[in-house]
Amino acid sequence: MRGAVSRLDRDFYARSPLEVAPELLNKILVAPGASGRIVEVEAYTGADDPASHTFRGETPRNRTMFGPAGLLYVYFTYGMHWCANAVCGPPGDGVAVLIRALEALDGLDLMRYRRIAARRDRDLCNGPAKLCQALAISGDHDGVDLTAPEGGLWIGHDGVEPPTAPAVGPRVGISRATDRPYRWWIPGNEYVSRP
DNA sequence: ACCGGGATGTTCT
DNA sequence: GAACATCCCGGTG
Repeated sequence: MRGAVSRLDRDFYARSPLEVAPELLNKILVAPGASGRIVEVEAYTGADDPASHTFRGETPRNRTMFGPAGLLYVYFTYGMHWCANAVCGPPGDGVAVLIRALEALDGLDLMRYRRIAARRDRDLCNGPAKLCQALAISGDHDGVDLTAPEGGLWIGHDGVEPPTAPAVGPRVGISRATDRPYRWWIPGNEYVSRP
């Protein structure tokens, strides 16, 4: 058992994603029946970021990213995968942090059932689409308020601080702005999507 | 371990 | 038509 986990408030998210992203490391993503510790994230900075979904302005798909900080932006990609982001900054900026990997904490049996392709437990949540499958996050959750007191999907902290010296590097799986060091992960962690 | 290709459908040019 | 913030499987070494 662990100590109490308290929910992050809107002020936490309402900053630049470049600040929020490394601070999300070691926080806990909680869903009904399953949770995991965040070990890898990426920032997407909006109008100045050609890799950001919001680079060319608002569309029906990216509408949530222009909403208040603390919303969950969930998008569908490659015809079969969902990925989840925490919206950051002031409304209208269109900035967010992609959650790329978790260390599974609770609900391991449920995650194994949902992630039948995972041969080892370390494969349950070591990718942005894998963790959504493990936690049953889909388009139904786009726009969910992570800070809502009664919400079933939220991010909390249990007293474990973010690493003082997180690993930093270029983002994964993009073809533009590939040089920006907007990916952060926990050094040496075995649950990251790529070492 | 590493690499290559297929899956699968929405979004935007 | 092409691209896509991905994943899985089967090949080879």
